[in-house]
Amino acid sequence: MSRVLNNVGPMKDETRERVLQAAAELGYVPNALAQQFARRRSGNIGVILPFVPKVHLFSTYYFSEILSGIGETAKRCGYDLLLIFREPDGARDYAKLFRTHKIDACIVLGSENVPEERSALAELKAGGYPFCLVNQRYDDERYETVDADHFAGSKAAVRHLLEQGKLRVAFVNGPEQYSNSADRLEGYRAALADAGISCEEELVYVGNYSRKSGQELAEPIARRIRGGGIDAVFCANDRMAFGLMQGLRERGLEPGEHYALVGYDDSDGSRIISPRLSTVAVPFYEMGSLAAAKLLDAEQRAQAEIAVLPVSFIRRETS
Amino acid sequence: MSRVLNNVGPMKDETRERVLQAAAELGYVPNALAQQFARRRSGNIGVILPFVPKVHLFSTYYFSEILSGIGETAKRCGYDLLLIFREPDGARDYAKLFRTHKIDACIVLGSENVPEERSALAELKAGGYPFCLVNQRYDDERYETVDADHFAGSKAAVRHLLEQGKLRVAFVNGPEQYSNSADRLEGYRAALADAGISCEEELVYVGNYSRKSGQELAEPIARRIRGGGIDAVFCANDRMAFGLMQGLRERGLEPGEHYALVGYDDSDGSRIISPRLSTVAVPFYEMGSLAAAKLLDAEQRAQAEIAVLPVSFIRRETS
DNA sequence: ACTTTTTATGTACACGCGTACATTATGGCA
DNA sequence: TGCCATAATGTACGCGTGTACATAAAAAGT
Repeated sequence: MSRVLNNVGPMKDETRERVLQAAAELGYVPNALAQQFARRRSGNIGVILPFVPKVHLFSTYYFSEILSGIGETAKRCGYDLLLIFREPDGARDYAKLFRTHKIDACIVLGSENVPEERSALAELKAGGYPFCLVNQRYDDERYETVDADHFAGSKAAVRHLLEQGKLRVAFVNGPEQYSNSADRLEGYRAALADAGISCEEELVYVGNYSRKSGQELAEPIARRIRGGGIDAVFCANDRMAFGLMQGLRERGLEPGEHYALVGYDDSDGSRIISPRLSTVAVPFYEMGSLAAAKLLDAEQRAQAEIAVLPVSFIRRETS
Repeated sequence: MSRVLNNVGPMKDETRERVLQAAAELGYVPNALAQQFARRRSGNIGVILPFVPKVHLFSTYYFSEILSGIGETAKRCGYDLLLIFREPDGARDYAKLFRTHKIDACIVLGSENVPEERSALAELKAGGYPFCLVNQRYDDERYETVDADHFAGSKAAVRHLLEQGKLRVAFVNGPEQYSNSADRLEGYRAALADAGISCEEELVYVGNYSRKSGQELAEPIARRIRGGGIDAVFCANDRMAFGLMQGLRERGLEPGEHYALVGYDDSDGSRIISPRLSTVAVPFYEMGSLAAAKLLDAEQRAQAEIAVLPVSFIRRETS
């Protein structure tokens, strides 16, 4: 029985047929629990998500896309998805998931460079457990990672603004515990450097990727726009751009008119807002899909540790 | 060992301590696979999602919220979340998930009234497997369900429009295979009836809950607005409202000025768009949480089969 | 002190599959 | 026909828990 289903060892076609037919008649389905136990593999791939009850700290768009990508590949490889919400109180015993054999591999979303997280990941690596980070790098540790080229994306966005004659480009970045924040800052600086413009630190603002944090920066930025110190803003994600746009609008400043604006993520909102937001498209679906493939797909596993997928600037109406 | 951890049977405190300490020293962690096998329970609750690769047929907001709600309650009850993407080719053998013991209970999201789905759910019920629908009712079958009061929500939205003096209210509904579409249509009709206005069938349009479908209705609706046949539109979700708003804007018609507009879902977008969209807030998080509680929580299980949660109209700038 | 009840611990087996190994059929070849 | 190699099938055991039952220790009652 086990042999026919798993096609192990030689056997007569006729025997296989007979067994299969008998199984069908009896309505036999293998007990996944027993299989997992006997194989000592759960067949589950864990996806670790930030715990955000009723609060959209991260773009839901972001996670839906990545999850879909992971799900598609996992299904193709015969794995199921086990969703794991990170504990709110900072307990991040990812390794325990492996020690209890709940998962065979895991993908960490929304990883951030803080001590608890670093030690949790180090423990995974030390245990030899297969895992993959998405959209976060730790430069001092070589973890399996799928990232996007946020340096190039930011550089392209800022270069575009400069090409529009906007030479006073402000930058609203996200928190530094995310490597992609640092990447974007570098991209911003590189674009300025290429244009022979010195990067002024007072033009770099920091939010927390939430809409609210963008809105809260409207006051100081509005002042600078009016004073001629800023003629364009590049936001590290769309949500902050939305908040900023709203805050500036309340102060009588319109994007595309009084200032140029570029966001990041190509989220749903960037298309429905008006004027439509220029932004940078990130292949979240593909990133999720690749992360899963790296863990599950034998062919992919030989690839380089850190995959960096290309992004693309999308010009719309705010720039 | 098993007894101390599961606290079964009487035992001396000192013995418990000794065992626990020994376990700690040896770094023992129970093998979840063996536990599941021995208990013949997976400890997983399945969440069935529509398969939407790279296409946002449903609002991602909707699913993120529900998932978070389910996750919170599942964790509280000691269950894990197994994500199951519905097969694209119409194969919906939900019962197999139970027969293989992959899941102990399941929550069906995005269920739709089509034959394959009906038979899949009937099989679940026949097998006595615990499951819960969210946001979809089948009136001829009494399935465990968590729904929202879309009748009341729609009625409130339309009544609001009527109170604004908008007496020619068009309705852009979703596909009829969703019970909440029917609910909203009834709410729309009831509001009109209460105001003594007859419901004209040509004012009822049908989209598919996508932004595109809303946009595609802009042409006929624009004509009627110009002709005075429509002075307000109620859309069955925000996404269609966004599309419609965009389509009408391209035709020179502004919400809040040439026509009033109300959406549904209170999605993120409704707050970032301008003018900000009047809409109906649905407690998605609570719905997910309740659905999980109904399946997992012993106390909740005695509740009525169909829970209907309240919604609330939110007036913003488009009405 | 002895029995009876209660409490605590020891022990063995079942759960349902995968798989290594033993056994038996089959076919090729001299 | 006999012999060996190979293909096919039969068989038994292990995986690591939970748990029913047996046994031993402690407590309570006479």
